[in-house]
This record gives sequence, C-alpha cells and structure tokens, in this order.
Amino acid sequence: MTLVLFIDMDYFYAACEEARHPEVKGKPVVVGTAPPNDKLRGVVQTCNYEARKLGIHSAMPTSQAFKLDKNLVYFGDDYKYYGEMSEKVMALLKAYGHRTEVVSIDEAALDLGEMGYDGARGQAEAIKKEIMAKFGLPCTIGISTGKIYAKMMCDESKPNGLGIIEEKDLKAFLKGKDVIRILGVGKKTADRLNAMGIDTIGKLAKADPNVLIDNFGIFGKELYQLANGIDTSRVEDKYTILSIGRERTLQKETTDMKVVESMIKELAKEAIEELNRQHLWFKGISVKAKYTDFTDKIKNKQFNNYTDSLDLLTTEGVKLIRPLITDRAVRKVGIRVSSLAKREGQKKLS
DNA sequence: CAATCGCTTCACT
DNA sequence: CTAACGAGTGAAGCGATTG
Repeated sequence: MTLVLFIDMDYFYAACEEARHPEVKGKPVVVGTAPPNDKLRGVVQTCNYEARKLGIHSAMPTSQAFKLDKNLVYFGDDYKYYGEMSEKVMALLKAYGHRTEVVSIDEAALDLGEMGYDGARGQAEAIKKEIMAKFGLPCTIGISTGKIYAKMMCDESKPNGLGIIEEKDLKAFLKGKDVIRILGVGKKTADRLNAMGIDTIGKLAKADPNVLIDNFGIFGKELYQLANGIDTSRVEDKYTILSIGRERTLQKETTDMKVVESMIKELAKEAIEELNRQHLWFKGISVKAKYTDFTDKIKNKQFNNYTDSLDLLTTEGVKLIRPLITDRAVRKVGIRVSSLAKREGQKKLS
C-alpha cells in the first residue's frame, strides 16, 4: 500500500512575514491585498492564529479586521517574497527523493511509496523539523492512502500538526464529515448536495451514483468513489501553469479609457515578468473589467503563434478592453495570458 | 462531430 | 439585525463556433 504525504504551510503569507519580522510574533498579524494608497479597501488574504482567535479570516474586508482589533499588525501582500520562500520549501521537499507534486504556493504532495505508517511518520517529523529550522515556518502534514484523504487529514490537524489516517480507519474517518470538506466542493456544490439530502460524506457514499453523475457529470462519479474509500488521484511530479494574470483595483472608479490604459500597461508588464520567470510563451490573452456593481466582463483573443512580446500584449490588451469601457464606471481591470508553452526546444514563429 | 474559442462560474487564500 | 463589507489568482465548465 503506497502512502501519500500532504503538506500545507500554516497561515503561509503571514508566517513568511513573521519569519522576516520576528518582533511581531505573538501579535495578531494580517496580510491583506493592498490597492495602492488605501489598505482599508482591500481584504484579508491570510492571518495568523492570534488574529483568527479574534474572528478575523480570509476574504474579510480589511476595514472590518481593523474594527476587531485596531492594533493588529498589517502587511500588504508581497507575492514575490512568498514565491521565493515557497520555492525554497519545495526544493527542500524534493530533496527527500519522492515523487513530489507542487499543488499550490503553500501545498505539496509526496508519494512515499511502500514505507509503511511508521516510516511515513518518521519522514514527516523530519520534514517538519527541517522546514522550521531552516526557514522558521510552521507546517502541517497529513498522511493517508490517497492524496485527497491525506489533504483532508492535513486540514484536520492544523496548525503545526501531523495526522495519519490508516486504511482501516478510513470509512469511519470519512463518515461524519461535511461534504464541503472534499477538495473541489465549495459552497455552491455543497448547497446542491444538501438540497439532495446529502450533507455528510457518509450519506454521499450511500447515494445513487447514477443520480450523482446526472447532476455533476464526471465529478459526480469521483465524488461517489471518494466517499467510498477510493481515491483515484495521483501524485503528479509536474506542475503545469495554465495561465498567468494580474488584476488591480483602481484608486478611483472611472470611465476614462486613459486611466484604464495605463493600468493595463502596468499589469501587462507584471504578467510578462512572471511569464519570463517561468520561461513560457503565450498564445492567448484575456482582459477583464469589473464595474462598480461588482459584475465583470471578460474579453479573450487567441493569436496564431506563440510570443513573449510585452508590446503585443499591451497593444492587444488595450484594444480588447476598449469595448468594455463605456459609461459604466469601472473599479478594477485585469489582464491574463493563457495557452502557454515551454520555451525550450520550441521555435517561436513570428 | 471533435477541437477550439469566448466567456462565465467557482474555489481558495 | 443578513446588508454591506468586497482583492487577487487561477482552473473548470459550457455553449457557440469552426474546420
């Protein structure tokens, strides 16, 4: 029986800030999205456990967080730094020699193979210790027979934990859990399941698989299998980026194409920087305008050839977004490149 | 009729 | 008090279009 180890960094962005500002440890720390010049207009990205105790959580408006504690420590997000820390952690994990999947900036899965539960525990303890010693970052690890179960166990063991769920205990482990705990099931899907009378994974396991498939397609089948102890997910050693985008709230809502244009230029530059860092080309672009009523509109375009040209992205981006800028006031704009390809070994046509 | 396109919806931090 | 607070990143889903 091969085992999967799932690791999730605890309150990652806030922990990164604590690592480089040790003096704030023990205080409530919030990392927020930071629209230029007005942090109160953003929302909380991540916060440490001291802040959570006060009721602060992800996606809460920063203004509201300050109402709960006017003395909290606030940092505007710094993706570049978090990305660097993430890369260091991932490199450390890969050095253990197992097939390793980078799931997100702060999560990874390792296929431990046939080392047994005791071996897996030893490995997990070593990893936790090394990450703390080298980077000062806490993390939580879950271990089970499949990636998704390992992740669920990980979620359950936070913070700074280590949880193992053995195969013989799997059914009992899953039975009472809310369906929303399943990876890929958010509020909307959970509501639909609830409406069908399914609120726990135990009930999901007993549901009619055909009804699930009718309602959710292929995902319905996966849900059914998962609820019954079959985790078909695999630990993949490659991590494919499908798109890279940047979006930002304007300082002030506007109908002025000039303002939108200069923001698009700025965002295009940032997106290309990331594209270059990842050594990719793009073939598709999309732009987005979000209006004051919080609805948004997106425009896409595909090119015939791959490119990495900032000029092209900027000019085409501006052209694409023009029809979205009308007399409706816009509060946020964004640009994204997609249909990506690795640079090496391929010839750029132009 | 399958692949691709253009756009919306959803999940998550 | 369930209205108003409301960022950013990215993938998945899906109907329309096209070769």
